[in-house]
Amino acid sequence: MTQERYNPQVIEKKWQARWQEQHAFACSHDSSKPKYYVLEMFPYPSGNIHMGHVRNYAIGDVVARAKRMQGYNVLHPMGWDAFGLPAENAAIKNHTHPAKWTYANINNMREQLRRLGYSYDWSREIATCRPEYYRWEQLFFLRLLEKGLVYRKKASQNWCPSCHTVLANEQVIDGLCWRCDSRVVQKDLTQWFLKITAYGDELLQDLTRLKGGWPERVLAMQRNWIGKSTGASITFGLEKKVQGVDRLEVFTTRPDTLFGVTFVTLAPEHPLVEHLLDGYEHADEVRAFVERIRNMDRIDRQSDTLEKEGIFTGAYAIHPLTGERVPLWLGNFVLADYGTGAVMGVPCGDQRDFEFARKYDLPIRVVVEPRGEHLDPDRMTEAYTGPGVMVNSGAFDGMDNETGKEAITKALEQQGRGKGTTQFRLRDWNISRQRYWGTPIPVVYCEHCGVVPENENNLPVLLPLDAHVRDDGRSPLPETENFVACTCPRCGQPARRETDTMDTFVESSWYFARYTSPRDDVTPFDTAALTYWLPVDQYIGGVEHAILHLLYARFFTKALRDLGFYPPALDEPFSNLLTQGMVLKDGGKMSKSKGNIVAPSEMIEKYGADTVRLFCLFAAPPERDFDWSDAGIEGASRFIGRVWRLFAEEEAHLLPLKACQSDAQDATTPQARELRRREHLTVQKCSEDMGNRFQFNTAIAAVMELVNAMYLAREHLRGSDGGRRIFSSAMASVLTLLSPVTPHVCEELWERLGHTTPLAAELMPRWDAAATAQEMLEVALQVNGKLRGTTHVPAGADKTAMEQAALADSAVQRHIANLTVRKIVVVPGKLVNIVAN
RNA sequence: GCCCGGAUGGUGGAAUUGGUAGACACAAGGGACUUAAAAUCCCUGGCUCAUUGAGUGUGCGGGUUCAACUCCCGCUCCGGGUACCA
Repeated sequence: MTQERYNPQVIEKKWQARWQEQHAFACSHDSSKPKYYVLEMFPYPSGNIHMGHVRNYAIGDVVARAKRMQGYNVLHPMGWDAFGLPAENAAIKNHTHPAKWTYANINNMREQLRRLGYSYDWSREIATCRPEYYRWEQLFFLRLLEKGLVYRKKASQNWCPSCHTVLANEQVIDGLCWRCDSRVVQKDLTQWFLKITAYGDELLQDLTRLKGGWPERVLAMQRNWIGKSTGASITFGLEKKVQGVDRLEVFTTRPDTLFGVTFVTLAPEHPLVEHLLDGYEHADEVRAFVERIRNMDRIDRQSDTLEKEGIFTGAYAIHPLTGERVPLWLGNFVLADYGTGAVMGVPCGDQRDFEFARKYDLPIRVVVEPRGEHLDPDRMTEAYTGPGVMVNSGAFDGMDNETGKEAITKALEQQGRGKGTTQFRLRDWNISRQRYWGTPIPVVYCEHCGVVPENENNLPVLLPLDAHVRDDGRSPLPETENFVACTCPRCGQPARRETDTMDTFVESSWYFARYTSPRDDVTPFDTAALTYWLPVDQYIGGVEHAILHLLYARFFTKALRDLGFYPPALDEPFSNLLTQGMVLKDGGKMSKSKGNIVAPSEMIEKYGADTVRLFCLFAAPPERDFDWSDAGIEGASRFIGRVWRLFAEEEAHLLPLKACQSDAQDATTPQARELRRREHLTVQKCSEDMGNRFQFNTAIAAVMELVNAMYLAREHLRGSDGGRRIFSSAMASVLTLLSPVTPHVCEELWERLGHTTPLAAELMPRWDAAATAQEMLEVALQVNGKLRGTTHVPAGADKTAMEQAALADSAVQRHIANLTVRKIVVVPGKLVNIVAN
């Protein structure tokens, strides 16, 4: 028995070359088959694929291959999220150009992905930094602008001093830049915004439609982030009219407590503040207060340890229902950019207001009491925020406070002093970036015409590749004269181009749609292709994008739908989302500083791509983190070797069967029947686990069991034609079931088995329920719920037969010897529980 | 604080609808092969006591049930999200 050792390097290169030559995984529109679009979040071309990518893409590849084998027409594309700041930083460091660096990285990483054997349709590859791609983004920008979904505004912005650019709210994590962890500061700038808030309600609403398809925690995170509150905006009058203004709006979620208002608090930044101070004797003190709070760091100001501080403005508001005078205060805890920047102070029903009132000796008036209790304002130690009955509220006394919310809102509406309204925590998306390596924003500034959108016919506005990267890290665009100098599309006079580029999250908000017609140079999307392929059936990526990318992409989808680029029925881009866990080392993140990075290339060199893929999928279920272990990958390697040896050692007896091709007549011995049963059971389990449940670890475990059984049965089965058929069929099943996970070695052995068509083109075998049936079933025997033994009964045994088998068992008899049997519970084919006392 | 997860052997993890807890793998121990080792193949294994066997066991405390890792109530710890958002 001569046999060559398993040599993954040779086998894998052979099959990768073949797949590449034959464009093996290219797909096209085919309405005769059900479509399946599986997509993994595309990588930033940082230079090298890391283990997180390997795992993410291994999961996606098994899904893609398994779905193909289930008869679907599968779209499985790959591309590059190629704009972004690291290219600029690398360019400075290595004295190169961001474009050169990026394209070199793409070439390198493409080879690394090929070396892993992923079944991508490479003919659809895209890179977002190519004008053929970003030209459409510029078109979207212009159309969004036309529709009023893009606007320009000056406001205080998150500024990362290290990246020299602004950041959107979603990109500031705990006060730090999401990319470089620098402390973010505030800066007043005029920026371009996408009106994501216009879709706040829909983004929230449609989360319910994603239930089941998306992980609950991602839905919860988005719900939190959108942060919708329902309440009322209420108009207080001003005692003294200032600058022609005689009213003040507040937002509250508790209109039922309106009668408990004993003061009103404004944000120090509130536009009315300066006017209110006019003529007030202590105005300078108040101004000093405002100045002090304004100068505070935003992070410090929002920390929960910040002490509540306020100051009286000397002015009064008029209560909308009682007409009472209510003092106007400023408070350091009132946010200028949420709601109206002003809140009504209700000490009895809001903990902050309670503390504020106690600190500054403001009156407390109880307006909601728990049913059956009486609250004494002087003795309260905290606000009462629970449900209850309304008191001290005029005509509303005695009302349930929930009913009161609506009743008071209605009363305010009738008097024109308020209305029911909602507020969102979500803010508009600042997409301006003071960076070079990004999509140019297609507008110009003209001395005569102002801000003018570029003419659509002039697109793309090309990012100049001859710009010189600056050593100080700032964008070179403003000083790249051949870019900045332009003519006004409206009046034809000389004008200046916008030098900010777009947030790179804009590119990733629509790339999945571009894959459906990636080379179309007439329209961004071919309608037929788009309608056929979208939405993405299965999206796979890291949970770190739960809010960022996934929220932006959902919003962009709705916006492009409303612009007519997407079909009207396409509301959500990703029907199902799988968030894979991280690959850890020694219980923590892999990082350069810890020096614990496991390089995929080294692992592939040592064990081969199949082993690396197998280990990534076997070590843990996909959504869980897993710790990379050297012993673990050894085990994966050993298993492939075990399959290889089993094949090689039995090769002389193997017949070129396909999976599940032996028939019942071949099974002339109990061992043969048992192996055939195992084979069919394994097919059943894998179809479920791999194709539907995405539990690859258990699917692989099932194949391991089959292989173990084959080792034990092989000698016996060698002896007969039937036995050889049973064994060969089982071998074919092993290769077929494993092929989505370890495609190279499976194709190789498949070919050696005598097949001339690739395994990847096979359909998953169907298991035969008859083959999985057993003649004798093992039955658990319990006495009072405790396992006392097992016995065997014929498959069709009825309850009486099972009862009798149980009572006949010696262990059972021993345990019921001195007891009276009260009841016997029988689960057919499973268990008998004898209740006795 | 609020919202989502999670907790099972020495380790990673199984248990799909309430029905034999610990599949599969790693690490460990034993055996076979070998001059020897590696590799490979086979076997053992939750814990405690014991001879067959018994007790006990899925973070903790209760409950429902003939039967609970699974369902219900009350906690603890860990992870993630979010937070003076009115």
